[in-house]
Amino acid sequence: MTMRTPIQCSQCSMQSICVPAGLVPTDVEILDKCSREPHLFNKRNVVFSEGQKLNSVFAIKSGSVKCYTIDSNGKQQITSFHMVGDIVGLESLASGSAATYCETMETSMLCEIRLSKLFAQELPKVESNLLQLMSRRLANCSKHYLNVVNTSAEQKVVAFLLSISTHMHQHGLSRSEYRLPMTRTDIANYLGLAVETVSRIFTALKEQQLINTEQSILTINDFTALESRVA
Amino acid sequence: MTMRTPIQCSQCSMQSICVPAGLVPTDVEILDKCSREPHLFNKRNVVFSEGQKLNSVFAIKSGSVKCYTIDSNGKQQITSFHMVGDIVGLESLASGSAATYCETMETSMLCEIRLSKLFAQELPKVESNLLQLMSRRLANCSKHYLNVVNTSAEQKVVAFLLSISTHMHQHGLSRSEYRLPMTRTDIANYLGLAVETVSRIFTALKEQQLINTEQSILTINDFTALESRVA
DNA sequence: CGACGGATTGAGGGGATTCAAATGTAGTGG
DNA sequence: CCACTACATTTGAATCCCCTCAATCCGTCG
Repeated sequence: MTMRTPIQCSQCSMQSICVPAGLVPTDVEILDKCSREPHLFNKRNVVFSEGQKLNSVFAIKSGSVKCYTIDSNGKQQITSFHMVGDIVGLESLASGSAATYCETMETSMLCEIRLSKLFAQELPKVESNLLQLMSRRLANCSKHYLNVVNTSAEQKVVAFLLSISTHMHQHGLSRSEYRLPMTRTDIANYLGLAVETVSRIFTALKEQQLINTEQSILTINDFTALESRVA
Repeated sequence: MTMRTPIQCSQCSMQSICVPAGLVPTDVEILDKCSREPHLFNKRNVVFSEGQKLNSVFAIKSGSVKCYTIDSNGKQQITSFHMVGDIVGLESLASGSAATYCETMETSMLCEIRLSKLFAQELPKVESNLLQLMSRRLANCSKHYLNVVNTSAEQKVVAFLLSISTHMHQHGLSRSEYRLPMTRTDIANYLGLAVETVSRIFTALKEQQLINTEQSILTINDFTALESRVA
């Protein structure tokens, strides 16, 4: 974990979608005092562990993380992936302790926002921003649930690839070509499939010219065809 | 939909777990002005429809509801069940429009809390209560996700029954004997299984003396045995 | 009583998993 | 820099769990 020159909220590229959204400049200054400068995490670094005291959320400025729990048999179950522009840790706010592990999947820059300090400032706009973020996450959560329940393995994988594409597009990146930071094993775990099944589906989609993969770079060739598969 | 004598938040049995939790009496009075008196809904009544303008949440004082979406093929997919003590509609807060349909599964009494009016009052405690509620729901959401992904059909059903048991217990009701307000078809839909599979699992569990069903009344005979199945 | 929807049970087929092995890729240390 | 190792990915074959289809049973309500 390396230190970097502090970047303040007031100069941050995520300002419009993060906690400070809609705040007046003077309030952003207060927020600055409550957030730590962004930290650079190496690949496979643990950001926080399940059960640990946690009164912060983390904004992903670059890179990506996976959140997972470990069940009584020691098996890891991934509950969510988060990429650039996401806020991590919202589900831990109620209990004050982390509901999952959070681990970087690549070199990533995260910005910690200490909520306990923030709430003490009584900025109503901040709380309503958090409500917005959380409500949106709830909606996403059930959307993902719909993908996983009651659909074939192919539909799950296609819906997964399209949802990342949408996320990338919403953050100004290419929706037809992006890097998949997670392994096939992680994807399989997340979707409740066997690795082999995921791999077979990738090759099948490639044979049909719908997608292409080169290393971890994924290219989507035919959106309409893919979208028709998840309908 | 029938009217009843108004019950104010200040006299409500759900006070401690609902939006007014922790408010001072004078604030509860303000809240009272923002909520409508509880309404009695008949079985299979639609509380709200997907896409409709919605700036309220609903507290379930009695009865139960199911939330579902309808996909492009017209197929209903249940996203959540809610029973006594739950707050419904949190995921719609961000967009201002309902993310799902909400329908009663039995005669139910719901209390509408109009958030738009509430937020105008600037009661910081109310917003932080909502944050708590929503964060807890997020945690529940991923817990349910864990049940559905990567487990056998039996594990899904057992985990489902146990989660309802826990909910009942948390609300002062018996954890070993309760009424299942939803049909087997609904359970199957929710868990992503075929009705027949759910039915077969119920009979198998009965044959092993782990549970009993009489009409819609479910009795749990052996918690430890059931819990060992989901581990 | 008859009709209807919900629940149960049986038989058969198919999609996904498991097991097994080969290939490809990345990371390490000599 | 390359051999070596560990891990990720891919592919094949066999099995199994769950789904689909179909028929029957049960409880409720008109």
